[in-house]
Amino acid sequence: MDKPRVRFAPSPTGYLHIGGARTALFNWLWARRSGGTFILRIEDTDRGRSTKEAEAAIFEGLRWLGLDWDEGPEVGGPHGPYFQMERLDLYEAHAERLISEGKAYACYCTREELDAGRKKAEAEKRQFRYPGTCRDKPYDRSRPHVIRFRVPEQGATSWEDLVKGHIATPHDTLQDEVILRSDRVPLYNFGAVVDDVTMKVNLVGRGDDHVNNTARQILMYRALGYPVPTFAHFPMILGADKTRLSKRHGATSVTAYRDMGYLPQAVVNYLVRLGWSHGDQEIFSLDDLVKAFDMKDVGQTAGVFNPDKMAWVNHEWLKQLPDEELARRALPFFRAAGLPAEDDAKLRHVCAVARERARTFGEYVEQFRYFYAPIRLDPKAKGKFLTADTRPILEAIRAGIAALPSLDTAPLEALFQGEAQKRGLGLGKIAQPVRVALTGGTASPGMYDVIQILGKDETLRRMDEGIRLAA
RNA sequence: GGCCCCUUAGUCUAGUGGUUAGGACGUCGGCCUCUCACGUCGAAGACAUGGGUUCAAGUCCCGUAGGGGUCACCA
Repeated sequence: MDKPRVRFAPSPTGYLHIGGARTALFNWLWARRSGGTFILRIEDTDRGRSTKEAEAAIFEGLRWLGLDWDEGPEVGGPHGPYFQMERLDLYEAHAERLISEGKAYACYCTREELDAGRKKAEAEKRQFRYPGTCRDKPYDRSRPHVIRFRVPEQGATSWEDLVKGHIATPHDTLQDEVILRSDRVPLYNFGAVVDDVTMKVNLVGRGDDHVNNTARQILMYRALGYPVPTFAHFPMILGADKTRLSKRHGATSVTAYRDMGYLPQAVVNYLVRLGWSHGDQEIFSLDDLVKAFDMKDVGQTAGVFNPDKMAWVNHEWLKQLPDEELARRALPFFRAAGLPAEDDAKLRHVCAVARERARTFGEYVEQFRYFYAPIRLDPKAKGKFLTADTRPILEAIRAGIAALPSLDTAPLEALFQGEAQKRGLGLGKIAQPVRVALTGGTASPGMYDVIQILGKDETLRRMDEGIRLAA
């Protein structure tokens, strides 16, 4: 078989969303696994909704995920241009050829006439199909018109879908659809076919919301006399309520996840596992995937997007980062929250303790802001642990720390253990009040780490304040 | 509503006629422990449903129900 030539063909009408990213990923993997070509094409024929900002956002999202394209915008290629609005002549030429061969024709029906027909059909509770009014009218370019593709009345078109298997569409469910608008801009099905043919795409992988377009497109390939590519339709991604994933389900853009502190490899890892699996393995790098991915392992059932599992996957990836890289990547998130973090030993220590405790950089900032900002004292914690009873403990620990020549773990441990023994208490009775004084709450990393991160001066300041409150 | 597709635990999935139906997230519990988390051990939890075919069905066939998609001069 020829080397795969696949494409991702988004409309620049918004950010790169989770579903689009997975479609791009599956295609990219299919190309990379066998040295094929991954093409990016921008389907910007909907001028009302297409924007340059959206284009840029899509490029940014793909690059962030590590999905580089071999042909397309900004990189060029032998089959460009890669923007549909720059290929209008091509569509027109193909349409004219179909007209001259009697496979397409001009339709002069107005939108109003068509709408009236649709209304009537609805009132009579029957399906509306274009009645073929203009099928045999002569081609008159001087009249406003669209171009319609002639669909056979009988029979059916079928194909072997790489993920869904055999699918057949009866022709009587189709109609002579518009391929060129009155302004000569192509509609989706025609533009995609002409582009896929001229870009020599041999596998079309896309969301299964396009299943119903496939027979129409196959008919067009045949009418044009071109080879029909292989199709692969990926199951949809749904929200928790099992409807198509959309904004109301929460964040759906890949950059939103980037901004929440997800790693690109984690997003890739989670998305690929939504609809694809490889035995019991859960964690895959992009390199692993290039080796393991196969369209035949893509499932057929729509999957519910599960943010909890994605956070778990992210945590797995975060845990694997070397200390320096973890700190370097975490830094912008602390900064964005207005916290005065630096790429220094303190931040590395914060990240070292955060590593096992937080799943995203967003959670790092949320959980450990007290290392860089004044504590937010939890009233319940204060009521329980900053009391007249615990005040002597706080004072003793405060004095002990003040007297320590260094904040190494061993002397700190000796101090806490010594206080516990002296008072006949468990270590918890000593540590909890101190924890509340230093962090504002009852859950935190180990006390010795907290003290070391805060440093002696800040530790003593917070202890003093705790003692004052425990009065 | 017509057409197309789908149906293993709350969720993602393994499973290709013979398994105690496996793994993961989440949930619950034990251990570890200065709290939390990590780790670790364990538990609960699924073949939508009714008929066939077969010695044997989650696996094959048909029906039913449920879900999704799609029916534009959007993509």
